[in-house]
Amino acid sequence: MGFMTEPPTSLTPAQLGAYFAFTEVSSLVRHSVEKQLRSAGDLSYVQFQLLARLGDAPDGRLRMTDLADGVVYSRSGLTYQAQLLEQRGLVTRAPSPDDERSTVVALADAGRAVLAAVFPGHIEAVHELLFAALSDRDVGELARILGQAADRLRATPPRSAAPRQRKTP
Amino acid sequence: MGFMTEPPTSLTPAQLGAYFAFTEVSSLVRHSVEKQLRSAGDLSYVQFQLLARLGDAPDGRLRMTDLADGVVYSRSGLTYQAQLLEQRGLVTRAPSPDDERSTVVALADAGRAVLAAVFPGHIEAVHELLFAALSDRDVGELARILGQAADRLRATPPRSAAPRQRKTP
DNA sequence: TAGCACTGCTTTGAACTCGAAGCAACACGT
DNA sequence: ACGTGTTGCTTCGAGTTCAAAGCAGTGCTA
Repeated sequence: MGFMTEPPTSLTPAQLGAYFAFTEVSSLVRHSVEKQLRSAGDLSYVQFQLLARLGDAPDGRLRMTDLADGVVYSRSGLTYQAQLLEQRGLVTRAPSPDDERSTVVALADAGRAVLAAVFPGHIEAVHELLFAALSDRDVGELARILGQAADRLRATPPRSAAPRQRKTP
Repeated sequence: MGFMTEPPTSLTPAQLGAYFAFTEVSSLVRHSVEKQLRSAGDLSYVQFQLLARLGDAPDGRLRMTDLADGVVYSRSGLTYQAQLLEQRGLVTRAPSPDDERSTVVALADAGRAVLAAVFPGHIEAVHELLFAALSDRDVGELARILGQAADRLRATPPRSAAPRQRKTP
């Protein structure tokens, strides 16, 4: 490790290759998974992630904010999706008894059913798209390496960017 | 390797870990990069990718369809973005002399300038977000592994999914 | 060379996302 | 108690994406 750790203005060939492959895989997997979920249970990927989080949570209930983390980057987006899921009866919303401000989202039976119906196909699709080409050892390496990257990303607070510019009409 | 290669209905812990880390990293990187591009040159990630593709192309010109591959999954999305880029003068559109149907998009000088202005920051952001936590060896492994996955994804023709359901009003 | 399928792009309508602004409930300071 | 600031969510407006339908131009076949 050198002393000077200024970020370089170019990437090594290996880094470029990794970056391109990463964006390509990420885009293709996302797109394919989205189609699978849509046809299997009429869910968007975001909706599936929300249901899956609720399914993982103890009691199948979470506050809105906790539910949103990493899935949607705006509160309003979550509100919108929660409304959709509630209208379909997959989820219920109720004000928290502890804190009247916060809304607790709970996985309804119908939601659990949809999740159960969609899950195997989702797993199969991910396996097919991402892991079928990889050896067990490579999967382990991938998990380790991406885990490191994820740790750093979580640790790095997202520096606030300039607000999105409005188009001048 | 066994004979029976039916897709499993569950993932190994390593696969699960890799999948979670992958989606997390992919989502966070995308989001951060998007902000960086927006503030550096008022470009969306898609727009940046389109300009970058044109920059890579010989003569800086590509047919619409060739430009879209992997960036946008609908023709109409590309039409929309091409219009925006053309309005900003970053790109020109003209019917192809060979084939009157197809439109050739060419990188304008202003587009090249914006690309040059944005690129270093983009590289720096990607380095910071994705590679700062990884050793050179890990980057090489990542490139190799994701390259394998990408190859398979490219080889697998996207099986047509059921059309997106309309909501019943 | 006429018919007919196909290709390449655009138009259109609906769905989804975000940021800013707004509103109620909470958590303090005095 | 009573402002004042903060938190949690929703509403609102604008922008982006997709799929389906539409429209020329092209190529194939008889």
